[in-house]
Amino acid sequence: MGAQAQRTEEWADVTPDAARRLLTAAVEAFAERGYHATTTRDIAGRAGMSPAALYIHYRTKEELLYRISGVGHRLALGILRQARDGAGTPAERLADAVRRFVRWHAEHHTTARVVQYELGALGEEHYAEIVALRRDTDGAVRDIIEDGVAAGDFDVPDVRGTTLAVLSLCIDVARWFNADGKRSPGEVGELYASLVLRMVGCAQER
Amino acid sequence: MGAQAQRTEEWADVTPDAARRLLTAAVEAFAERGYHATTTRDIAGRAGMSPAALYIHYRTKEELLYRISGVGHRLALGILRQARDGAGTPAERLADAVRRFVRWHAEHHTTARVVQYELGALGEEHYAEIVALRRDTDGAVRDIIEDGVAAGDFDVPDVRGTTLAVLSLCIDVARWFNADGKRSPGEVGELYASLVLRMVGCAQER
DNA sequence: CGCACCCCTAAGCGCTTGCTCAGGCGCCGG
DNA sequence: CCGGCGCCTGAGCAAGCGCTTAGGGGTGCG
Repeated sequence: MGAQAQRTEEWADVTPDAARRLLTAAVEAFAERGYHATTTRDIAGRAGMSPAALYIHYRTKEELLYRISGVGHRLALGILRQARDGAGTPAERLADAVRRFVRWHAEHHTTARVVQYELGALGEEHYAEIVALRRDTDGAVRDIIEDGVAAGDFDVPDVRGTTLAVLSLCIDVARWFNADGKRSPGEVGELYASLVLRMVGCAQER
Repeated sequence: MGAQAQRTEEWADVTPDAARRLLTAAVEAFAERGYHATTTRDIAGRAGMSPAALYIHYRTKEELLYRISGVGHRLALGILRQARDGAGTPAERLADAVRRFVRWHAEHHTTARVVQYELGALGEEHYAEIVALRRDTDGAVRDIIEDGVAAGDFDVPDVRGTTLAVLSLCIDVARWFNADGKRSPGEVGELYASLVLRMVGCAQER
């Protein structure tokens, strides 16, 4: 599946078509140059429209970022919650969470880069809303680790610190991952799952 | 030591005084808002000067970023090389490297944030120069891990991938670290050193 | 004392930015 | 065939951007 097909799938429920094209154009541009270095003319140009067309579908440039950030954060949170609430031992659920979370960050590294590294450009209220989602994200991972500690499967002296480190490790994949590189998203996910299991001192390490 | 004293110490060899004040003002502003969202008027204002004063000491706004990036990267590289070339077992040297690298990223998280997350705003030539420094940084960490594998102290199936993950983990400290938080830079360094030792499957894990 | 030098400012230039607005094209039901 | 409406464009506005220029004041050397 090419990047183009991936992107239209990812934002399939955004209508009308022009609004979606603008949104995916914004994701591309924000990921490449950063929010502040991207002009509304650039976004409109990538979507094949005039600059004014943007404002028929979105009130401001910041709203574009907010929409992208919201969808991305809810998606990421969904992945982690699904893994947390799944079946299996804590180790299996943690590995599953990391595998899928990392895989998403690698596969959709354009979107993920915007989601994870451009939230500082959000307006105050929007920022607060997104930060709340991020707290939930942290909570989901912490839940799994606490389960493992309670079951005696993990050896984690500092649960909060380790949770932070695990999430930080996974998120940063969006920064360095290169689609042209040697590693596939699946491979990175696998490697990271094993690394994280080691970080939590998992006894029966796979 | 306050943030102010820290900053003047960090850039002690920048002269004249006005040039240093502008540089530290730029570090603050870039770290807070990002390079592209920072105006030359803001930088000059923080340094207590008029906008024009900036151009007596630096040719462009980008040169400020380049200078900051260069100093920061050379400093970070120095920390890792010193640890690599030090005495002790590979495990001790790796722990030392992580401890000090992370501690620097936490203590100087303002500078580190600019160094690690704003390099995309550099001009083409300057960018290439900085990327070379980053390759060396990667090499220093890889050297230590390879030593540990060769000595049979580490169990690392994927050396390049693990090196990348270790560096990524440490670098990302600059993004989330908060000086007002509960954790001190030293504590984070200690925690991360132990996590990294686990990641490389170190046998006599402290 | 005079003058050259360094460091600085006030003013502003040319350009780009986010965003607006009046109007036009095409598809729709009647 | 017509009229309304959803979607889009060309032109452009006010504000802010990076950066330049002409000139002033303090300091130290001859």
